[in-house]
Amino acid sequence: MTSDTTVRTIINHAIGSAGLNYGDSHGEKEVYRIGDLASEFNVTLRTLRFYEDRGMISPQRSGLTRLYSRRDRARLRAILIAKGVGFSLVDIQDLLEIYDNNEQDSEHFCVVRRKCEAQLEKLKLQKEETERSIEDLNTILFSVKDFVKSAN
Amino acid sequence: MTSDTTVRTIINHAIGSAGLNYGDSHGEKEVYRIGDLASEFNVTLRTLRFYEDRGMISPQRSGLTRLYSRRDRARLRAILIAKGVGFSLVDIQDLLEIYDNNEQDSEHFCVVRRKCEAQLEKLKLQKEETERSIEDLNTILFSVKDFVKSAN
DNA sequence: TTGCTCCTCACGTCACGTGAGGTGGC
DNA sequence: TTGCTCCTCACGTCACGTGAGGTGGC
Repeated sequence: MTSDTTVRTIINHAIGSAGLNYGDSHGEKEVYRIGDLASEFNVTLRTLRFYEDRGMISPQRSGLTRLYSRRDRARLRAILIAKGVGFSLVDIQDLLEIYDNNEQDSEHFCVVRRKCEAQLEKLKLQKEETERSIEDLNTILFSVKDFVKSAN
Repeated sequence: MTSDTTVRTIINHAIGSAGLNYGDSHGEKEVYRIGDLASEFNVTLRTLRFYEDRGMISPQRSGLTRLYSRRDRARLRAILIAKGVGFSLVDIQDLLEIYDNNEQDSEHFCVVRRKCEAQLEKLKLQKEETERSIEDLNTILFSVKDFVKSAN
């Protein structure tokens, strides 16, 4: 079992369980142009070029035109899933590095696990903050409404 | 009833009802230095200078040193409350403009009301997105844990 | 020739953070 | 003289958005 399939297994498991819908109809195509991936994953061309600038995806070139492989596409999917749960691009680069260096030992899995747990805590805090903001804004809204009523 | 006390009434009502704790022990001081307000409201000096650059607060000067009045302080409080419920600084500037121009008619209150309602919808969406992210990340975390277990 | 898709700079956005280098009054 | 607090630039951050100006193949 190569490291590639290992990570792929986890990602697919995660995708399947979470019901994340990043087009999994793999089969036909072997090579994609930037516009293909952009429309498939609903991101802009600028985003894909930006990730390339940061060294997160490195498509081949035909002249100046970028050509993305299936692996590039899988990589993009992984990036977008991670982004979707709130990881920063720096975090994602760290995760990709573990992937790239074939560091699939339990020590590195713990790193991944801890990163996930830390991110989960962040999200929970964020949710609480949003809930408080909703309450506060509702209170303010009632004040405004009351005021308008009593003014009429 | 001046427009000033009108807005002040609403803000105080909102502050009181929401239990927002932006120090309301007004009384003693008449003039504040930048460091006073920064520590009282727990923001940086940079933040206060930034708001000034944007024309949101305009303290007087004694030489180069900024001197904030009670009204500046009340204004800062209002800004931070609005920021706390997620309004952008552009939105807040719009709200302050209504305040500054004494536009306290029901038409402008409707503008404020609509802005609040729109922001409330944003917050609710944001909460839902965060909840989804939490679910997704939990699923991924379980996958990672399962994998580590089955690898041992 | 016209469209479409691709390309490379490079500045703009948002709300400040973070120095660098300097001043004023106790 | 030393500390403390204040000051003004001005570049950096984050994840791209948004043109400007140009190319390549049907």
